Amino acid sequence: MKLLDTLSKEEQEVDISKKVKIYLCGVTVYDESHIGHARTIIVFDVLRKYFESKGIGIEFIQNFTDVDDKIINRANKENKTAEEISSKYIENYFTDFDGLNVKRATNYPKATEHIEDIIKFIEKLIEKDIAYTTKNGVYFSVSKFPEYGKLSKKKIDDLQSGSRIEIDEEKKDPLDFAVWKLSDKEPTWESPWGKGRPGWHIECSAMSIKYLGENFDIHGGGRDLIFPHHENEIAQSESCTGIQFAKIWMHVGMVTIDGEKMSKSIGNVKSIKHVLENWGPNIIRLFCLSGHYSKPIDYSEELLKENLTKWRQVETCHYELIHANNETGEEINEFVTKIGMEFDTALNDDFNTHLALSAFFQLAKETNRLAAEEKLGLNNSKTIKEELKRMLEILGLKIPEITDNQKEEIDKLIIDREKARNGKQFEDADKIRDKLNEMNIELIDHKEKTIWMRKEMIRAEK
RNA sequence: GGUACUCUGGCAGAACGGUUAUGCGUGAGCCUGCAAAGCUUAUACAAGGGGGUUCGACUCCCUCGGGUACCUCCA
Repeated sequence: MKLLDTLSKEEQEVDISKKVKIYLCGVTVYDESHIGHARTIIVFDVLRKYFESKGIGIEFIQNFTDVDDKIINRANKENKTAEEISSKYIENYFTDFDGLNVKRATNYPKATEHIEDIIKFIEKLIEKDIAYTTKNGVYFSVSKFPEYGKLSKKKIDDLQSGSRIEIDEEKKDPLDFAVWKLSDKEPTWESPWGKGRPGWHIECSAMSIKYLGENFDIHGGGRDLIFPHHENEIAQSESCTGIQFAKIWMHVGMVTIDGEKMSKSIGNVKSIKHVLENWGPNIIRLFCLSGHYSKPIDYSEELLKENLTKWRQVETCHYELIHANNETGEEINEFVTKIGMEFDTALNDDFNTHLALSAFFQLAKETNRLAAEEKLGLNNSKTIKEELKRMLEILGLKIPEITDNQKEEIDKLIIDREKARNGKQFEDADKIRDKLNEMNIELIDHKEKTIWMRKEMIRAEK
């Protein structure tokens, strides 16, 4: 698989000869997660599921930033401790992302649980004379890392002249950033430089290296993290270890609303909770994967609705396959193989989920075509089912299960309806159909038989 | 101001130096007791403007312009 690397601006082959090691910058836990977080994390969820479907081992680390001014501010405002705030929103995070059918990462390291590692890291930087102490804390000296700016393609001079960073007389250079902030306000930890807390960027350097080694495969996050966060991570890590940090930098585009980035100040943030309640996980995942990961995607009800239409086709396909019982069907192996290859080829080429989805929908469409023409049989439906299942798993989509009891009840009602229809008691037949509809069961009348499908309940549809 | 990304049909959105996918939408039809779902089929003078390279450009180069993001925290 090739991925476009933000740093080299070239496509780089992912080394799959051994475990693929991925570090994703997660969220700062001071508030509810929103659809923008969802997109980034869903992209990486599909990436890891794709690797795993190929039998490739992965090590997937996603951090929680649980020390940060925003957390502290919120804690003060609500008269709580920072820890109470962060643990509340970590819990909230898992509710949201379990709901989105995101597989749990190998590990979710927290900054507060890695203070030791962070301190050791800073000590190394000081030893190497790359960081220095002031009365406010420990700072990374940007001038000691000549390649500073290589990820975000910024020139140090430009940054200095256009700097909007508040002036701190203690710093040697306005661009220098804190790796340790001295402070008395809780939460604080003891350090060789005094009581305080780590800066933001240092945790990701320390934790990614701890769990994945000094040189690992993929480092990801939202595009907005390129500068300064990832730039600073590179500076810290590479000046500390002396070797290349991440092999590939993969950045996911923003979710916008009416063309604008979501932000608290504009007040256009869509929380996952809210979107999930209205649209469910499948539609959101389809939406998040509908464009190339590196590009922005605009959130709108219309697009969600479009994905709902597509999802209904997949549901239909799924139930047609379940109910397929013709003796023989049309030969389909070649088509399924071709579609499967298109799906994989798309993902292998810079993770083009949009093209992969096209293949996926084509498979559903072809299945529905066969069903419409009564050409879906036991043999070909099995082939399609296997491929569909593979794709559904990679994409993290799930058709809701139905219990055997419910199935029995449905079958019984369908038989009753058939009797009524045969006797031309259409009013009775329609009553039964309405009753099934209320159970979210939709009937599909074929020439020879009537089958049922269970539609996922989508609130926004009503 | 600097840097990055971006500008494709009503909408969404790919690939590719030489036939401009695909999906949604829309029209018509099939199926149906009627529906629904699904299918079939039709539908788009589509590439921000202007130059250039080329036998040929949406795809490469130049230039002008629009948009967004980042330059402070941000997925």
